[in-house]
Amino acid sequence: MSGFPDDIPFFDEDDPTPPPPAAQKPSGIAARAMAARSGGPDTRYLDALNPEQRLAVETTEGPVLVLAGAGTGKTRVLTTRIAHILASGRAYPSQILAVTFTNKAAREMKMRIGTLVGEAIEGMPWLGTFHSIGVKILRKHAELAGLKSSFTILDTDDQIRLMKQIIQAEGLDDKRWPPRQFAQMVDGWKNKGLAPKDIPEGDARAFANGKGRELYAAYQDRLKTLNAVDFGDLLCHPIRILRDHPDVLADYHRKFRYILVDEYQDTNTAQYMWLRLLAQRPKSTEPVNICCVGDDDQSIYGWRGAEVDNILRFEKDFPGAAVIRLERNYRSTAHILGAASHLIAHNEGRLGKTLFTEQSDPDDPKVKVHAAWDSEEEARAVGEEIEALQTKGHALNDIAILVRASFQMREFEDRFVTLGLNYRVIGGPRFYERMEIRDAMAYFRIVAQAADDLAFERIVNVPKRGLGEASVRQIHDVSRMREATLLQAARDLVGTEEMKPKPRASLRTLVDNIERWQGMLDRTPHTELAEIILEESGYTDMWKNDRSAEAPGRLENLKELIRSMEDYDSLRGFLEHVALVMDAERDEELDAVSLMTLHSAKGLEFPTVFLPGWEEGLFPHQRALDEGGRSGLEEERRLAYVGLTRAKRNLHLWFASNRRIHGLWQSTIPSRFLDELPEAHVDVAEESNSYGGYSAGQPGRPNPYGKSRFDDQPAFSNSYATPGWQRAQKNRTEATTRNWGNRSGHQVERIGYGEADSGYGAGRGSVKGRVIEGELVAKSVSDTPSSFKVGDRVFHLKFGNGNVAAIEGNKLTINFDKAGQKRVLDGFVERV
DNA sequence: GTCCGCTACCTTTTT
DNA sequence: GGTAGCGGAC
Repeated sequence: MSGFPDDIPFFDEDDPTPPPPAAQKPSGIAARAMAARSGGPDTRYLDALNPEQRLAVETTEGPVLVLAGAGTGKTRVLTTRIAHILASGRAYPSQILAVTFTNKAAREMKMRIGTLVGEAIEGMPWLGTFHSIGVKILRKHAELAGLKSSFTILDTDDQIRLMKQIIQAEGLDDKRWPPRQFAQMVDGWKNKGLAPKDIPEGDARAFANGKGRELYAAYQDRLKTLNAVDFGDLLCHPIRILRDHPDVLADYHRKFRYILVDEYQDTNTAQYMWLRLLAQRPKSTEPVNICCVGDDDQSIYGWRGAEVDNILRFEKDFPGAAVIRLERNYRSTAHILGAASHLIAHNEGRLGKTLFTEQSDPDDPKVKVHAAWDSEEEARAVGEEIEALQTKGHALNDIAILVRASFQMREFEDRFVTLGLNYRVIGGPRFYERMEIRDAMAYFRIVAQAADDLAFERIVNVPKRGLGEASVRQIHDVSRMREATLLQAARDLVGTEEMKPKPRASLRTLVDNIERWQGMLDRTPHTELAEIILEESGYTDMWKNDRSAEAPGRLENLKELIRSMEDYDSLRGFLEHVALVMDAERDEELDAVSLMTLHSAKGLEFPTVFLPGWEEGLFPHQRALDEGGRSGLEEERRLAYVGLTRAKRNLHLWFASNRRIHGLWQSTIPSRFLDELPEAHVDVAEESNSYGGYSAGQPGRPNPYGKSRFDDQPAFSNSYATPGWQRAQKNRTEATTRNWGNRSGHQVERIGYGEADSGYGAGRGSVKGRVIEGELVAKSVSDTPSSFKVGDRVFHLKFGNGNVAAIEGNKLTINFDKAGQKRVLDGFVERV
């Protein structure tokens, strides 16, 4: 989403002089750092390290793999290593390539290196995300990829809209072949570095009756004409450039003396290829100074193309590599580490690390496992516990709730709202993804880069100005005929009689406006221009006249957008920033509980952590099991490991016996991961309102640990047919029975809560109203028509006799004689 | 051209 | 049960 002038200098911040031999005196930061130590070398920064960390920092030459367990000081090692390379005069800042995955990580590294070296570093031009460095390379060599250096970066939304156009242009039905799905396929290919001609036949055939390859090629063509790239291209184009142009590659080889990679376990194939190209010097015996830092146990992004194998294979890829393990943990208590280590040990195919701590205190609390009747009670109990902590003076900022899936957040939010407890959701819809922001940005884009057709399309009728589908089609036709941009086509069209007077007039106003704004681009301060655009286009008015609840917030966001533009010195600079840096900072002032998914919690830590929803089907997620088999399960287990290791001191795991899944209440069984925790470090909470123990047959006690009850499944190819699943089903029945046995006792308590709690129990009846309308079964929803007929007399284990009133797939609506009307799965009733 | 109601979805997410 | 996105009605 950004335009860039062709003449922008890319390497101006780089040192133009040839690289110094290590002994020679460097300039810039390194020189300052060296100058600072008048006597012997000032290596005080090394004193803060433990022996392993120090080894990782001082092994500067040759390939190094640092296996850094959770909380072992990974970032410290990375930043100190860079500081060390600089301070010892081994390289200029511009000769170090340091890649991260997120902007946040890059920012943090920059800051910490700055602190170590004693000055803010302006001079680390090659520290950034894979994507931002990709942009940099691509802008410099755009013509080698058939682009102009002013290319635009499309985000996912633009990408999907473009795909839609292409699918329709091919005469295909976009219902049958959803653009979103195709975008995902293309993403997958790009993650593997595959061009249209490289994709496997099977893949090509899988979409649109074998048209997958053509569509992909058409999409790439279209991008080229638009002078645009998507996120995947930011990796793929540089790879192709480096591979096809040895002279260019050689330049970068000369340039980068040290390469550092953060979170190496998350790299995908394309990123791996990119790194290999830059790191390997085929015709030289010169050692490759590449240092990858990562933790195979925290690889949780396989589903988006990350290859754990990259880290597992490192020693083969880089012969003679030093492998350094960081296992000394500074974050968590021995109980938490014990639990996490024991859990992760159930995974195969890991490099193997065991975290330990030297700070052990007999007072440390064990990991607590809690049972709740259902997800509402889970939220309520966690809320109470947090209130209790707050009363004791615990800061809410020190507390986090980490969920497997974002729908779980709702109940906690609801609960916190009623309690008046401050909370913040991390990782929700991002600022720059909001509609109003994207609209405004589209206006800025079309002004900054007139060829940005996608931007033009987005705003042509926002606010509504009577330019609907018909008008847009006309513009498109002209644009195709004349091979002109949409804006040019629109300009031409208003000069003819082709449009009806009304749309023509409003299109003329729009085009006039855009051209006027373009004329102002270089003469008007960009924040001022931005305000003018939003004002004159009628965009601000649109929201001012909107009476919906969100409108004021949207206006506020627009103001915030303008405010944030002040940090950049031009509209173009701002657009470039936004294309890549899609995050907004959080409000640090507020004392609030953090609520987020396990995925977004990676890298964070909190004194107190709640992990709700440890149930089969949710965590591990059924879909991970179905689609990922054994490796899917292992990734879920790593996710559990990530969750556990976020906690510093207090760790609470929860599971509920009943949860609403796709609208139906289902009975659930505790997660197998609970069985995989070591008894020695875990306490099962015996709350007054607890609903029985979590382990089949041993209420209140964990299973003897070691082998999980699911462990000896050969494979999960069809998880429902495996002995493990059968057993799970059996256990499930036992658990359910037990829960039902307990039920009435809890119901009383529940009703007490229920009265105070708005609408609690309403619609689900009173005492008998805690309806379990199904159970965690494989086919909770199925297209297979039920064998029942309307009017059939049936029997249900819990609800008794009734008549089938309606059938929807395998879901039956039954009028029970005593329990009233319920919807249940057909597997739970039998004909009588 | 716009609005509303129905249907199909429903894991995780960065750039 | 909640929502997004599409198609039909005005």
